Amino acid sequence: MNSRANPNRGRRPAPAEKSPRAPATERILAVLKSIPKGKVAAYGQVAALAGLPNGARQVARVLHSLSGGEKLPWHRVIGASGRISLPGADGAEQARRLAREGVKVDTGGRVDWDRFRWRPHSISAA
DNA sequence: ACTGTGACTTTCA
DNA sequence: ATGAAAGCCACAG
Repeated sequence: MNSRANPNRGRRPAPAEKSPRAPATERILAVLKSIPKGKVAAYGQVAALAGLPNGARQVARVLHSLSGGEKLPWHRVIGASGRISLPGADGAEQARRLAREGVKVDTGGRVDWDRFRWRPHSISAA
């Protein structure tokens, strides 16, 4: 019963619904939500936990796209240098939110990793 | 399919 | 310390 021209040849059954977000993006968001309050994580760290060992930029891009979804603790993500990477007024707001959670942000947006770095069990940090 | 984007990260000077 | 350049990867148009 198989006709010679099989339309579904090799093609995976496309998802019934269009993806609201790409899979990698979903993982990034999942990790983002997993960041405990009062802690901060680097883009590269979040990316690594999301399955993208070098996807720091993807995290940044996703976050930028989400800009407005205040449901997510986007303000808990900072640069690897322990510095807030978000320029402009949004960066000031990020520092404000962190301070409200107990994270001391130095003038210029520096954060003490040793005190506020998020350490998930999956990654034994030094 | 190709190109551009991006709140990064690391390294070299 | 400061700055520039390259490397990086996934998504959107």
